[in-house]
Amino acid sequence: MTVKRNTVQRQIILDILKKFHIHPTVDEVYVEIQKAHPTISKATVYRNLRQLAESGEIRQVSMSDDPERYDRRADHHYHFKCKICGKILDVDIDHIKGINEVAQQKYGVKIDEHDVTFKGICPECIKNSK
Amino acid sequence: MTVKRNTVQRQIILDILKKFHIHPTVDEVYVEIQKAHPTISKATVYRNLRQLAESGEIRQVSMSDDPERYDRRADHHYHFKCKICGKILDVDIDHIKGINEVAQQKYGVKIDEHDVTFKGICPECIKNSK
DNA sequence: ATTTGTGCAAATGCTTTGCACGATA
DNA sequence: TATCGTGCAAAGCATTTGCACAAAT
Repeated sequence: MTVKRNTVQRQIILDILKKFHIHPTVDEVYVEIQKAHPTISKATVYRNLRQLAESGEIRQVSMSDDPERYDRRADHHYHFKCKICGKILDVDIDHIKGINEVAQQKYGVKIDEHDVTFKGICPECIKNSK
Repeated sequence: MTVKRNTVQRQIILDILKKFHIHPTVDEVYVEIQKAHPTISKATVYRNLRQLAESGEIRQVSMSDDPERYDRRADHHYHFKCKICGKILDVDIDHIKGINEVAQQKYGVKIDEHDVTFKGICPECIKNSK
């Protein structure tokens, strides 16, 4: 992947992802794309989503025991995962300051970033359980 | 899995895991077990590690794009993942206080816990790159 | 004209599962 | 003796890859 070419497929995939309000799996993006563009293959969806994430246009959000998911937002933010339905929500709260430096000093590692993942139950699942 | 039975295999698997200073994958545990107990199958290692994690005796630590790993520690703590070698280290710093409540209030979710994952370069990889 | 990206199908890697048998309570 | 756990091999999923062709520079 020396030079990036602008293919119609990449633009379509990016457009579809931008329409998602949730953080879809590759398959969810693929299914949505199929509706309007049935010739685009799943391998192409995989390849382009990964490449868009590598170039920083979007983000990959992977949670344990889950297929990879993508986030149309490019900025760094925290996430919440519902233990019941598996849904992932954005958590926009202030980033914790100074914590990278604390860990860096204590362990002699070089830290570039930290992620925070909250786990619990989402509003809908709370409602459904009542 | 109505009642848990104490099998020799489960005890052996737990003993081996306790000897690891890193956070091994299932396969790493399996390979180590093979040396002394070549009849224990990988499926049994999978089943028992999962069950031990469910019962709270150990912890599963999964990182994106990585096979599942297990942690002999049962207490909740943060982790660091090296971007180069993939190794996972424990990060024992004070847990961030109040952050669960902030997110809970803002999003109407019920939060049980949060995980923090640092990403960067470990001491050995820093050394090797020089 | 080159060279990269695509579509397809096959391959890969990790994890789970069905089943008959052995082990545990 | 009634179940549960094990070992084995096969199945299941998510993801990647090889290849010939199409598309982009």
